[in-house]
Amino acid sequence: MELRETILKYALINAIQHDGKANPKAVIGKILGENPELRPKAREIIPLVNEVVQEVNSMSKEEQEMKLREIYPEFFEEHKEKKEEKKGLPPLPKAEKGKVVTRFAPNPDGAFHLGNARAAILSHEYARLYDGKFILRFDDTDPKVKRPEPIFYEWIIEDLKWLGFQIDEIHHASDRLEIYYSYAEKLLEMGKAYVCTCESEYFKKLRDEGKACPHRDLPPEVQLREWKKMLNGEYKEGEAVVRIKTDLNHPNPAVRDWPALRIIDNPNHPRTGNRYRVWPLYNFASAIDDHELGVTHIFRGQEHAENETRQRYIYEYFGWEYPEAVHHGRLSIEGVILSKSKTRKGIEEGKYLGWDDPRLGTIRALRRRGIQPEAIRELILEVGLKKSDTTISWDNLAAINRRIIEPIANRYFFVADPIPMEIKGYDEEFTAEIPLHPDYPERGVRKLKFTPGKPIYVSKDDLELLKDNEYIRLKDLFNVKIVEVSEEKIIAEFDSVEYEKAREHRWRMIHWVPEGKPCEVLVPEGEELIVRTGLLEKNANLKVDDIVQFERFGFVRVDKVEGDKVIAIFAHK
RNA sequence: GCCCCGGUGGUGUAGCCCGGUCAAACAUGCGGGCCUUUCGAGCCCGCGCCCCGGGUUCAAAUCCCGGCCGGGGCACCA
Repeated sequence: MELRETILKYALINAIQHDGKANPKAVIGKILGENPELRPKAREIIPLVNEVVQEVNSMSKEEQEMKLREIYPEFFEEHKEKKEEKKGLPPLPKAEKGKVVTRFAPNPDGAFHLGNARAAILSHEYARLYDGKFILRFDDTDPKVKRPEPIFYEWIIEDLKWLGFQIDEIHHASDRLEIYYSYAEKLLEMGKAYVCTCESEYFKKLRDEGKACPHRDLPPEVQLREWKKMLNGEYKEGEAVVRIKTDLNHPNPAVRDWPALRIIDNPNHPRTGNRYRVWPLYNFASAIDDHELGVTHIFRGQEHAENETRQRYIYEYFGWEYPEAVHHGRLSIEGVILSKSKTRKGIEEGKYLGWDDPRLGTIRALRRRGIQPEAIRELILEVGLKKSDTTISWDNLAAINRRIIEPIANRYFFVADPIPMEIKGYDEEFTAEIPLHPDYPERGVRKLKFTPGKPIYVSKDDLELLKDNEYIRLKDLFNVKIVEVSEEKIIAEFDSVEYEKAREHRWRMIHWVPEGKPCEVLVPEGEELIVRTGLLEKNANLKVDDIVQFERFGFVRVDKVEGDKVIAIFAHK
């Protein structure tokens, strides 16, 4: 094809795609993009393109199309095949099938929440993707400031299993103190670590000036002797610490000679009691464990990025290879508190009902609301491993969850804040038969019976639809005309049975209940937990854990059944 | 203050490494329509984004520099 004709082809395509006007820049881009061999000649091509584009733009759309059909009819044929791809995680660097080992290392000092779920789900997902191994390791080495509690060990395992995890190994850092001790000793012997007995303020001052503390360069024999004194109790809490030698001039003072082990006098650790008084800090324990357990890939929050720099010193000293680390941004969900300390405080103050309070973002809270594990997993995978922080919206989670529960959730009428409605002019009994699920008639029907002379109940939420002389359809029953409205009572008059009539007139449709059983729905709204009380259709046979849709109200999960009374938690519209 | 990371529609993500097919995709949201005994689901149409300023280049969301904004670290916490 002649150069000029090639240009003409792209110009015509571009013009046709953009309402008859081609853009010379876009045309050049296309030409050079699809024909790399022309790139060196870019300078010569440009004036020619401008010329051709001008020519094309002066043609009518019909002329353009005709011309393109003449020189390049293929354009009108293809057109369908779109690109599919996406979905699913990107490949992991340095990952080999069957050899990937990942870990999730929480501190069991609080309940597992959506924010933690990012690292956990990514770790697990990649382990499965590469037929590798997923390790759960409890980083419970702080018996003091972030004290682990027995219940959280159980809950974390329970929550992970609920999310569908296959946990291949479980370890507890608190079982491994001897291991940390032995590596600490090795480093001391190697002259790569030292026992520092400086006042912490004094040490910081030296560190910020890039100066060594007096203990740094003492010989290994002295260091080991000091180390024994740490172990046997001659040093008390706060008096001595083991530091890893790094670079005193490291640009980031936070990296300089970081602390690896410290003393806790009366740890009273939930697992080991007072058996140990020297405890590793996070960076030390984590560095040793990741190597010892054969971890190949680490997923963790950005707040740990600097820790990689610190930990690499140990890997270098021992000649180990550092795992591939992926640092993702922080994950939050709009309007929901995830912080463990704030949650704990709220619980202590009695503001929250517990770690599974529906207002919270813990996995247990989400589960109570009827959020499905698969929805959480999908959401996390969609967010992926970006480094930027993400604030996901409830709408997003709700949309995914709705798609999952919509087919399983049977329908019922729940009338919040019921108002009696007297209906005149219909003197027979009328039983409405309503499918449990409109798309699955085979599931059967619910039967709601209207009895003349007895009121039915409608929701105060629908009050604005109920105006004098307006018509309304009681869903699956009949059409009525509103005669009188107050907050206490509504009087209506029977109009007609036919659904078609309501549809023709575009009358609004509301749900109702002839007689009901008590029902409460807990609706979390930000920091508030609103209790909606009302009536649920009498024969609704709901069990705890059922996820149903209260028509025109929203999806809920049944949390409790007390005799006749049903207590549900609102998930989303 | 010092040291790391980030910045694409209202929200989340793809594209950035390796400049052109990006006149920017997908989901959610919002607006409208169709369908439907739900304000639900489904289908269709529409709205809406490359943080700012320079530079390199024929060509920048993409590379470089500067700024602004946001997050994180600077614990004997994890």
